[in-house]
Amino acid sequence: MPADLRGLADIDRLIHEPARLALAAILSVVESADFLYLQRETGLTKGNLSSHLTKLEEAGYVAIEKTYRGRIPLTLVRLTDAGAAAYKAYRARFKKFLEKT
Amino acid sequence: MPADLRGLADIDRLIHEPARLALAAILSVVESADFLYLQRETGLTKGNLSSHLTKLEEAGYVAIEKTYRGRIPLTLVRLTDAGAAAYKAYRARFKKFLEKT
DNA sequence: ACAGACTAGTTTGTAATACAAACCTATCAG
DNA sequence: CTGATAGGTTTGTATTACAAACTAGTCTGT
Repeated sequence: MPADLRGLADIDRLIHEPARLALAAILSVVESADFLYLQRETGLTKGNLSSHLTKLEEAGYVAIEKTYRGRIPLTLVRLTDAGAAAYKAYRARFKKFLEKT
Repeated sequence: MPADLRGLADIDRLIHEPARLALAAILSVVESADFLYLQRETGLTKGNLSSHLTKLEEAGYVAIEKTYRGRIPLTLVRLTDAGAAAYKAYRARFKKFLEKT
């Protein structure tokens, strides 16, 4: 009966993970961000940030562009349309849960 | 700077897990519930419900009382004060995140 | 009374995580 | 040319969440 609870079961786990939720939240407002900026904002280690980004990329939620700033590598990340939609859906779902319970 | 994002990192994972979040939500409004009721409401299998409840019990978030209804066993679950507080804190934290972003 | 099905759970097995630590590869400073 | 630093990736490990198998007891039909 409580569809709001049942709905929790199939929530998007990729976004539900706190580290990636933080990433999505940042990326949803900045158009594009580089690796180190994301690291500073989230407090993640490079290793974990890398693997979370890879996971988001594999899901098609972010696009990763490897380029250079002068001669040093620069990794730019931006949310794809699919990623933005998933993030929005996640928020809506969770918001509903918080309201209804 | 975004304390709301940084705060996500140390959110209570025990409650964050969707299955257990659903359990907490139910238990926060019913005083006490039996095993099968919880299973129906959450849609979890018995096995998974059992292990999630054990985890919540080990954390001190729920109290589990094994009794009988007639001759057949009946497991009653209720939220402890600590569990209720943790659930409340989780909600507050998440609500803040949703508002701020 | 006893074979089989059902109730109410727990234990076990397994695949997917998330995090940390080690490891690259290149650039820059002394 | 030696060491430190930047910018990441790969590897290792311990924890998980779920599903499937198992247990223990009760009920039903014959």
